[in-house]
Amino acid sequence: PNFEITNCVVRIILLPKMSRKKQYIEEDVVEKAMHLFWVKGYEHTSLQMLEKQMGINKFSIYSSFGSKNGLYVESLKLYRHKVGTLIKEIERSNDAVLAIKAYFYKFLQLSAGNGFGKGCFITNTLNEIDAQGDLKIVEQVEHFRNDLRDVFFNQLMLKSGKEKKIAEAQADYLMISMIGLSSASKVCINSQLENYIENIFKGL
Amino acid sequence: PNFEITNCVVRIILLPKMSRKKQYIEEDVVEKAMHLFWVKGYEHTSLQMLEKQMGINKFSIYSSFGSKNGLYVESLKLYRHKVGTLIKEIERSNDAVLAIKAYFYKFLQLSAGNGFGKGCFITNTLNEIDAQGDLKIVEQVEHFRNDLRDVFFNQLMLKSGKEKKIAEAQADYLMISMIGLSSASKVCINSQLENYIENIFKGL
DNA sequence: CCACATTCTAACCGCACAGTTAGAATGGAT
DNA sequence: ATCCATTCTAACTGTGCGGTTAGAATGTGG
Repeated sequence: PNFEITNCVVRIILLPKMSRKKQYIEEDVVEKAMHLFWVKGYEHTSLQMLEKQMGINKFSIYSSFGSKNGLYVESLKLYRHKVGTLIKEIERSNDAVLAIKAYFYKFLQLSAGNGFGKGCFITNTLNEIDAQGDLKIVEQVEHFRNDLRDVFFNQLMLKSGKEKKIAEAQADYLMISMIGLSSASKVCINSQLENYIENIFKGL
Repeated sequence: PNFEITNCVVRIILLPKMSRKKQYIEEDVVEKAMHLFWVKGYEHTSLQMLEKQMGINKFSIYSSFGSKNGLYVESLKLYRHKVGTLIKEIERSNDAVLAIKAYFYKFLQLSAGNGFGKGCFITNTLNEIDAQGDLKIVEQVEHFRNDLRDVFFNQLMLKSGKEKKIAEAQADYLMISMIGLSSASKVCINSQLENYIENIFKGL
């Protein structure tokens, strides 16, 4: 005969039957992956490089992050988290323009590497992945850009008391300038970059 | 016995024994390749796509340009030549700042595509190829950047009569802003870009 | 000491890519 | 009409990639 099951609640309890210990900490290896992706970009970072840099092998990468894409998304999240700290500092200041300018300078330190800078990891992603790229990645990039512009906008409104229209335009302008600074930091020397920042803020 | 040949001049005259005609014009197919590289970048443009877009096959590409790299370099040269026309217009104007601003706006038209912009082909290259990339390619990018900054500098000196130090700093600033505009044009809407340009020139 | 869930190792797979090549097609020169 | 240098076609090669998997190593709970 036929069975009919209705309103059946199944409780599956995963018993932690611990066995072999994981020999790495996920946050730890993500950080290493992030630096590699940051410097070399997505395409130019092969799984071989990741294995070497992260100190674990393909299997572990895939069991922890599902795919190269998944690892990249985690790297982006970590980067956003790290930069979030810098952005928070803007909100603690009373002079919006000054605080944002300080943020631009702090970014230069973050980007600095051996020789030329690494740029902003998010902007690098923006430049490498086209708009119809992986959805999760595009999402992270959009989040970052919107967050940044919103912080600029709010601070320009609240702290500097600018008119809404003006604050919106300037926030947009500054957000795009940040993209410019990121790209430039990878090919320009420090004096050029500082000069660039100074000129950005001359009109505000 | 042994022969010894000294001071022997050999003249080899290549007789044009024409046979089958080439069924494409190289300048023509380079233009098509350029547009593909421009939109998709180097890595994301496969030889299959190039064959299709250019209307010729791998063999012809390789016999005309030697390699994918070679074709890319020719594409860069063609782009530089095309943009060179716009840059020349700056030199014909009497108001340096106004002319440069007009160049920024003209660039937006050049970049415009279906939906978001294609950016500047040179800047796209800059963002994709790292500094230790193919030498010929890096060379083309450097040439373009230097040419552009030099034109800005000369015009700011000659036409606007700015002091050398000032003109140098502003030329650098504008060149980097151009990089920013290029990156931004790929992800921002037109009103944002126009607002960006207006703000760039506010401080000058 | 044993059972066994979990992690790690290393070999493997299919695929797309840049680049190559043998041979057919072409068309000017004689 | 024939020759033959040149171009074109299409099938091929080798390589490195992302991703998979069988089986060995490991260590906790009993």
